[in-house]
Amino acid sequence: MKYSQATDYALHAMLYLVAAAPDKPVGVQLLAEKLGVSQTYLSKMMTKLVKAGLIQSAPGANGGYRLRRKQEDISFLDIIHAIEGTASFFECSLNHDNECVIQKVVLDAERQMEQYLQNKKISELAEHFKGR
Amino acid sequence: MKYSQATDYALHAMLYLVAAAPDKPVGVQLLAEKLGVSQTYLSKMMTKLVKAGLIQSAPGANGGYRLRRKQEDISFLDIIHAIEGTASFFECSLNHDNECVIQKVVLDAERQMEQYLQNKKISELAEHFKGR
DNA sequence: CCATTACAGACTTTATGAGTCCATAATAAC
DNA sequence: GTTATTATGGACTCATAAAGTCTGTAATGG
Ligand code: SF4
Ligand code: SF4
Repeated sequence: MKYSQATDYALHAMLYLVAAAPDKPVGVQLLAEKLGVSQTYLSKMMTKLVKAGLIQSAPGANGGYRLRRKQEDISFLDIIHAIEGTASFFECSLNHDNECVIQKVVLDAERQMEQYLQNKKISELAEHFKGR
Repeated sequence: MKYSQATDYALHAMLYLVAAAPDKPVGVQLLAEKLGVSQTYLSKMMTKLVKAGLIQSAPGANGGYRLRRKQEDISFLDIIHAIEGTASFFECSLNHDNECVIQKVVLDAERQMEQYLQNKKISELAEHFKGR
């Protein structure tokens, strides 16, 4: 039970975009170098973030990525869902059609966590990457 | 990001033990049949539960498993930890020795979830398996 | 002694994450 | 228009862990 490394990269990339100048798009080349990961691999995650509507992409010279929404409107949960998908942590193997109480407990627990992550906006950590 | 199927089996097995008569141990053979999984595989999870101190095992004729603690002292988190281990969901790939704020956010979120699971005792679901 | 049960380790199979490679498309600069 | 620069897409390989099997050993009650 672990978040994929892709999520790690995506979170860091997003925080880097927050710290970057809002008008100048930043390309995957620079990001990959900062995070220590290959361009082509990171590119896949960036594309997922684009499809999730969190960032905006522009091809061509001086292209790259920039935030689409305001910092305070992007939560950790948004990013995690964009990469990991929105499937739940648990599904009963033997599906009795009754109310699955075990599943319900785990899902409620998950909801606790997601609520926390949804309230945590990346704007709170805007300063983090300023010096790195 | 999903709990392993082993956790699913363990949770169901524990709930079955709660519903069973407290004096008669129940063997892995019966449990495996109820859950629709092979005996040898389920056996591994049961052993983990024993090592975690949640249940007690007895070999030989009329042997099997029974709860070690009281129902209200066994939480969902106990069972999950016994199977999945206690490692956290997230670890930063680039380990700056500073305070890892990203990691801190995810870990705090995880703590929200674990708190919920710790307060959820299996005694609350004691009736669930009575008729199955 | 014997049947019955749990325990342990080696092993195979399967699924998924992690990562590479290369071809294509779109855009800006010249 | 041509070219350099960027993102996007799919097919592919590789590594790792989950899922499950097989077989043997140990302990206990009858
Ligand atoms: S949670 Fe209960 S109802 Fe759902 S599959 Fe498990 S035993 Fe059946
Ligand atoms: S969370 Fe911050 S300090 Fe920790 S590894 Fe990521 S960038 Fe570095």
